[in-house]
Formats: sequence, structure tokens, C-alpha cells
Amino acid sequence: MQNRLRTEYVLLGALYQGPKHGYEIMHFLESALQSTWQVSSSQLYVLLKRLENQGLLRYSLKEQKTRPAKRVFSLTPAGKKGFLDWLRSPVEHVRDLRVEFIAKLFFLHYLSLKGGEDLIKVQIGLLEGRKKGLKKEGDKEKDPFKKIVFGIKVMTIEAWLQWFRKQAIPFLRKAIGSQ
Amino acid sequence: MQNRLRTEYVLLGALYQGPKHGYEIMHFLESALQSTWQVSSSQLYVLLKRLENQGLLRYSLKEQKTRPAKRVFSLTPAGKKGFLDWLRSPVEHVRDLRVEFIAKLFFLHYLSLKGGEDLIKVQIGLLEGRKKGLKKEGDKEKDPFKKIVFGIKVMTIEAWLQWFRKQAIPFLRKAIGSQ
DNA sequence: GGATTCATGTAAGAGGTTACATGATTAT
DNA sequence: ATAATCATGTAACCTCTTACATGAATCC
Repeated sequence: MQNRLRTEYVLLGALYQGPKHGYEIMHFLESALQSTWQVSSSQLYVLLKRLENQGLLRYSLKEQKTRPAKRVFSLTPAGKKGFLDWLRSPVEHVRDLRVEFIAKLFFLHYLSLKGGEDLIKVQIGLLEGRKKGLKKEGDKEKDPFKKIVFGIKVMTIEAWLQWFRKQAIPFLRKAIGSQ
Repeated sequence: MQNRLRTEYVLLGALYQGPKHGYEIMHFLESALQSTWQVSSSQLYVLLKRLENQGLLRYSLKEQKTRPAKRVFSLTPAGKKGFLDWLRSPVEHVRDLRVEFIAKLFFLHYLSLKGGEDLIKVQIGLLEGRKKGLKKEGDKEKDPFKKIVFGIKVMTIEAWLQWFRKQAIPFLRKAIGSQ
């Protein structure tokens, strides 16, 4: 499984609790992640087919009298493993935090899975390393334009670090506390 | 000119000062914007052809003894106008600040054009409106996950606002002062 | 003698968007 | 009556990435 295709993991996550058909997945994601991640219905079925070809999910047909048969999808063991591996890995680039990391956080919470706080800590470590590197580069930089570009990069990372500490970690803790 | 294709404006900007051939554009952008915007050489020629078809630039051939003839590109009046219009418009989405807005800022400075501070002020206004809206939505939101998603969106905007005020505006002012 | 630079491109493929297609059922 | 919901998909198109192709000149 290549880790270039990250959007598909969200579909795997939607099936983690149990089988669903395409239309059902669509509604689930719309209500749960709509502010973060969006798929069009046409793209959804393309992605499902792709995941099936990769052996990460399978389906069984459920006939219906009047409508097209539902394809009820469920995770294969490879799909389940792929999803959990993805879920517990930090994202590499700052630009992936907004969609991909947030999706991980959603599933960790929604599925009541352990490891959320560890993931955040690893991600914080990565970001702090990146921030340090950027600051160093920024200090060396002579060109004033490039210098302020380093500036916004550092400030963006700082916003995330603050958010992790003040909002994301408390959110996970509260969820665990109320279980 | 549709405003979906935003990356091309950077190429127009590279030609604002005067004609360049493809290879030259590539090197210019690599050294100037490499930390912000990247094109592969193959994609560059595709983009140039597209802009030519849209009537935003034209080229003349400059024969060379041993190598393929250089295509020396220059802006048409429509290209010049398109670039300047783009340059002075704020970006609509927060996600476009990182690449597109920064590119605008680069050209405003690099080409010593007026209007940079006005652009930033308009952009600040837009972001403050967006922030207000997000805060309002976030306050109403009951779902704790969605609530913290609003949280990071607001914090990201705040980082940009701070950067505009503390780094971007001073950067433009200093540049004007030293002209 | 081999790598890098100059200078241009084509082709294949990955991933996404929008539009279109079907056709019964249920809600207004 | 007509709009929205259920449930699935195909086709066209757009953008970008990666790989490949050419071929002399110059640097080490």
C-alpha cells in the first residue's frame, strides 16, 4: 500500500465499525467530516473500486426489489491493518495537518481508539524539529523576502503547537474521561 | 481570463520586466520563489503554451547555431493587464495565502509596484470577517470535535493576521523607504 | 571521458471535478 | 405534480507529476 493516496484511508475508517454501502458511507462522512474532508458521490465509488482492487476491502451484494443492489463493503484484514497503521502515523508536512491529521484525530475519537495522545506527542515532536530548522534557516537568510516567508512558516507551526496543547489534547482527554 | 488557473500568473510576473525564454524563466523562479512555488521544466513549457493560446503572451524565435531556437516570450497587453489585476486582488480562501498571496507579495516587492499595503489591508479585512464568522459558528457548535476544528481555523487566521502586521507590512515599508 | 548545463519538448498516468444517466420511492 | 431521496455509476475534462527524448557545449 502506497502512502501517496491518503484520502482513501478516510473511507477505510468509515468501515471500521462495520459494513456499509456507498451511499451510507457518503452520508456518514458528510455529517461527521464535512467541514474537513469532502468527496463527491461519483468520486466515492471510484475510490471504493480502487480500494477493492488493492484488496483493502470487499463487498457483498444485497439485492433490493426496486433499486439497484446495494454493495455492502467491509474491511479485509489488510484494510484494517492499513487503516490502523495510517491512523497512528504522524503527517510529514505542515500542509497535511489541516485535512489529514484532523481526520486521524476524528477517527481516534469517534472509534474510541487508544494512542491519540501519543500520536499528538509524536506530531508535536516533529513540528518542533521542523520549527527549529526553519528558525535556523531564517536567521541565516539575507534576502528579506525569503526571511519573512520563513517567518510565516514558523508562525503557522506555532499556531498548531498551541492548538495541540490547548485544544486537541484536552479534547481527547475529556473523551476518554467520559467513556 | 478565468481565475481558476492561478499558478500561471507567476509566469506572467516573471515576464513583467521584459522578455525571457523558458529556461531563463525557470531559473529566475527557482532562485526567487523556490521556497514558495515550484514548477518542473516540463510543466513550465506546457503552461507557457497555454498562456500563449489564451493570448496573454507571445513569443519570437531567436535562432542559435547549435541549440534549439530560443522562444523568447513577452507579455501582450492582455497579459500585462491580467497580471496586474491578479496582483492587486486578495485571495479568497485561507488555504491560498501560503502560496498565492505570498507570490503576490513577492512580485509587488520585486517589481517595486505600488499597492502592496492596500492589498494587505484588504486581505486583513477579509480575514477578520472570516474569523468573526468562524468564531460565531464555533460558539454555536455543540459537537466537541467540530468545535476544535473551528478552533484551529481561527488560530491559523490569527497567525496570518499577526504576520501581516508584524512582518509583511514592515517588509513592504522598508522596501519603499530604501528605493 | 563523463557529468552538468543549455534548451526544448512529448507521453503516460494519477487524482480530482463536473456533468450526465438511470429509475423507483417518498415527502410536500 | 414536483422535488428530494435512495443508490449506483460512466465520461469528459483539467491539472500536475514523472519519465523519457534530443543533442551540442562546457566544465572537471
